[in-house]
Amino acid sequence: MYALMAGQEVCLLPEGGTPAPARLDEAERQRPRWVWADTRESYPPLVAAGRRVSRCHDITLTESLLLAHDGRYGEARSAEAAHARLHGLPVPDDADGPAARQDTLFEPERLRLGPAELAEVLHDQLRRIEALPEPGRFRLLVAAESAGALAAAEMARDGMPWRRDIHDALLTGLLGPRPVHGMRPAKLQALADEVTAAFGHQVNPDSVQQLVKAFKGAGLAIRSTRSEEIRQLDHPAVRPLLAYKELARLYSFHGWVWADQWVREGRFRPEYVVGGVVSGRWATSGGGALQIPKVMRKVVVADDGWTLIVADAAQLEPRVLAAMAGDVGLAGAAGEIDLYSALATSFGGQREQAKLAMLSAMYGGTSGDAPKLLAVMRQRFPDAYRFVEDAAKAGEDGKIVRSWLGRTSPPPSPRWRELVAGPDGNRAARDRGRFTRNFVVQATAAEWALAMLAVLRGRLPEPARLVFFQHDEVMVHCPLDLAEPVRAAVTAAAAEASRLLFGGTPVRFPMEAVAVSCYADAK
DNA sequence: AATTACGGCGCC
DNA sequence: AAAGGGCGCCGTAATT
Repeated sequence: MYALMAGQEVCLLPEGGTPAPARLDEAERQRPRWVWADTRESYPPLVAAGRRVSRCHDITLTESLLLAHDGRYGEARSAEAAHARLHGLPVPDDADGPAARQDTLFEPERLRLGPAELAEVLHDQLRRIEALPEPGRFRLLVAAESAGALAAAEMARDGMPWRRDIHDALLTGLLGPRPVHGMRPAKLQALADEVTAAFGHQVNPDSVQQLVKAFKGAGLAIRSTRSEEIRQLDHPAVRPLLAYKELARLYSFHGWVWADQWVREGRFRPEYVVGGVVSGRWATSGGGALQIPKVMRKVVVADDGWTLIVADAAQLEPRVLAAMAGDVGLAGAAGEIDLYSALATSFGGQREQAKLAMLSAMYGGTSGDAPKLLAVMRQRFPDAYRFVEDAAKAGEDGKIVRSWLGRTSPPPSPRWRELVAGPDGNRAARDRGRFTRNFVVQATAAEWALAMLAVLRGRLPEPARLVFFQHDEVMVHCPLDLAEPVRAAVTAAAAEASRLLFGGTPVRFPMEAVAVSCYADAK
């Protein structure tokens, strides 16, 4: 049973029938799959009112996946656009595109689809999905993507526990007391002064130009001011400069100003963007939730009487590669908890060598020992090797590639085609090859994680809450006495995701969940 | 004054 | 000769 939400209107949509008006409560009792143009618009008000729904079909996210599968990149993906295309009408720009934001004052009110039109678009999408070569997989992708949108809205509401008092103490300890606006914190200023003293003249450590010039004046030519390069130098400014860089980033990215903006009522509430990365990983539109530095983890503390269940999938990407490629040898190693240790004997007994070989295969690495290790991989794990090589070759040839469930890479840009035809053509081709090589693995890993999240969300006992999701890691906040059931739910969700994507693969996807009161204790 | 591009670095 | 994928966000510098 589908239930439609078009603006304020709610309708029930029986299989093959037409939408009939209904009340929200009445519709929800049928446990329907909710259909709406955009979860980001329709769901937050429900969540704010204390409601949750179990599943949905997000028209916009689905349209985006379908267009991409068709090799159509950059076309408007809103429900209104999908409806317009269906009827050969002029297609409106996406409302959230940067171009559409200009002149909003004079733009006409955004066209909204009514229930009948929304149903039309839904049926069109379902029909297009059935026409795909792997409709079952794509249906799973659409369901997982839509469930992700629900989870993202809920997490934005629930938020990750964030102790401002601990945060403030951490910042004060590292930087000195919070400064008045426009000033550097005391310890940061002291380091900047040390840098200046070391050069014998005023140097702003935030300025790349000034640093390059200052080091040049000291007889040290540098190509960049990256920490790794600065670290190699023999100069009294090096120590305070490196310390400055580290603390300055903490201050500006996750300092007091950031907390004022993003932490309220003891919760950090980031804005996730589902499908924000072409590979299907989530992005964030503010708050930098996916870049929280590890030193900040001690600030994330469960409420009294509650606990944090933290879990991440171990070595997800090589396992996904093993499962996708159907590589028997690699799948054997991926049947172990530590995949890299299991591979070590194949790579001269060194775990690190095995890890580097796998990463090089998935990222297209070629430096250092990579060529040698890749040659070993080609021999020992030919199916996995060929799988990523084929993806790279497709990218170099300007073709699109797809994830396991059918998420599709963007086609090359016209600019890329120009470059490939030009003098640096090989370079451009190889760059894209690395992208498509990585895409097939990263996108499928994202699918596994999304499926796991969707299953876990459905299995959490009340009042446990998902509070964080980062590529291959989840965090649940729950009362202490639910720690075991939640841990079990995580394990079960990982197993179910593996089954949903890969059926009876011998590859294991270990996902161990630990109960901690503080995030910093999770690893 | 406001916007855009770049270097750098945090996370996976 | 060497060449690793994906992001977001800051401050500075360049551009309008």
